[in-house]
Amino acid sequence: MINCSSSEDKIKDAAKRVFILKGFSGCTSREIARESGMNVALVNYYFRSKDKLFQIIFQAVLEEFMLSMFSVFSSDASLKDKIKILIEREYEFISKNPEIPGFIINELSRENKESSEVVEMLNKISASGVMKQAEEAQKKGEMRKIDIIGISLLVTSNCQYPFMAKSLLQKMNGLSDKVYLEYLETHKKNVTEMILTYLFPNPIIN
Amino acid sequence: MINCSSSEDKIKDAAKRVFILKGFSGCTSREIARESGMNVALVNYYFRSKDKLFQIIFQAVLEEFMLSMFSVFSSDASLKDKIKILIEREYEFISKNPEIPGFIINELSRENKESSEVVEMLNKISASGVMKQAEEAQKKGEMRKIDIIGISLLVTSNCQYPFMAKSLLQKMNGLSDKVYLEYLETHKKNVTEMILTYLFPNPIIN
DNA sequence: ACTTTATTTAAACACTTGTTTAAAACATGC
DNA sequence: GCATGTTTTAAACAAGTGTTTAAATAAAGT
Repeated sequence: MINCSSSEDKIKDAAKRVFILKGFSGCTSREIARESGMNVALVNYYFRSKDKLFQIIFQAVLEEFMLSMFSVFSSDASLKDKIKILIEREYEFISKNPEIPGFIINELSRENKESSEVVEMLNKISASGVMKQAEEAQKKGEMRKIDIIGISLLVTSNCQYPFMAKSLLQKMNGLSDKVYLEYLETHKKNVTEMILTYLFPNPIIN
Repeated sequence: MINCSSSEDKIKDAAKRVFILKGFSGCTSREIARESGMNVALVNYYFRSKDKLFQIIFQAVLEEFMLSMFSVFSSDASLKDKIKILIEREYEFISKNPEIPGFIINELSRENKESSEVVEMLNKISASGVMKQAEEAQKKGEMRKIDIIGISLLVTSNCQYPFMAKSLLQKMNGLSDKVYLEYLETHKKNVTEMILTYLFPNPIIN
């Protein structure tokens, strides 16, 4: 497998891998250089500092993460379908990138980092009209009274946590990687049914 | 406020605070020394190394965390009540120690750390008889078919994640600390109802 | 060809890291 | 008093940190 991308991209790719896996303070510039096949000076030649490089990676990962999560809101599906798809998307994305949620949450709380991506996301969500859609569904008595924050909190909690706590749960129950990930697939079915029947009870409870 | 505990305890207390807040690789021995009012050499005088000190802290925090979570299992309450109390306990503990779940999960996956506490916990849980209690409840058609791992995964996901993702959620929605924590209290009610009506549906679905 | 610019390298820089040393201060028992 | 063992300190150590330097190489422009 030949890597024929530019030196800058090689460093960026390696940095993404290493930062996500070990966090900013858990790795060194030299480790990133080694991982990318370059040397230390090149890292700073292209990115000026470990810190600047990290900011670039972090913003990119954050955007990828948020977009994957919430792009479903701007479709024209029904609210119930949107939530069903959202759970599906979440599980799919995190299955491929299991360390990203923890990475973002950790680094975001490391110091009070200003991140334009995060605030922009809220705007995109409210611009998608999903909040009005929720209000209408509630007025019609189709959905339980709960705001969009609560809904996404329910979804992300039940989708992200099982992957984040993999190490803990695995050790507690003595499960192999394979078995644990299989288990999470059946857990997904439980989560989906639980959330949907809670949000859209029949008959409505409110 | 006078701190009249021994030097060893002062260091241990400071180490606990600093490690939980910043993680093993996010802090230095000198920071722990400063935080405890001692100097660097004393840290190693009492604990031989940063690593040994960390192991001591980590095991203690882990035990505190697991015990608080699962001691409820060995009571003689009904299964439904146990789960209700478990959620209550979780929220209470994490409200007081919001960084502990993330700390444990992060450090446990930093490298494949062997931790006797974690495996011992499983034994305690199965010794409590809660698993048989669950089986019986399922046979009687009182509870949905789901194993104890799935149940605790549901509970911990919905209790721990909202605190772990505080930084992210706060920034996304522009909420102050006070408002966010208030929000989590109403979220707790949702979570409790959601989990209980899912696990104990009426009529039973299985 | 030559000049200029961009890329890459090895080496060094100043500083921080975990850890150790050796001496000082303190306590306790006689 | 002195001797003994414990606790505390400042200073040092080697190794590792992020970063810079200055020279070497490659690329591009004319």
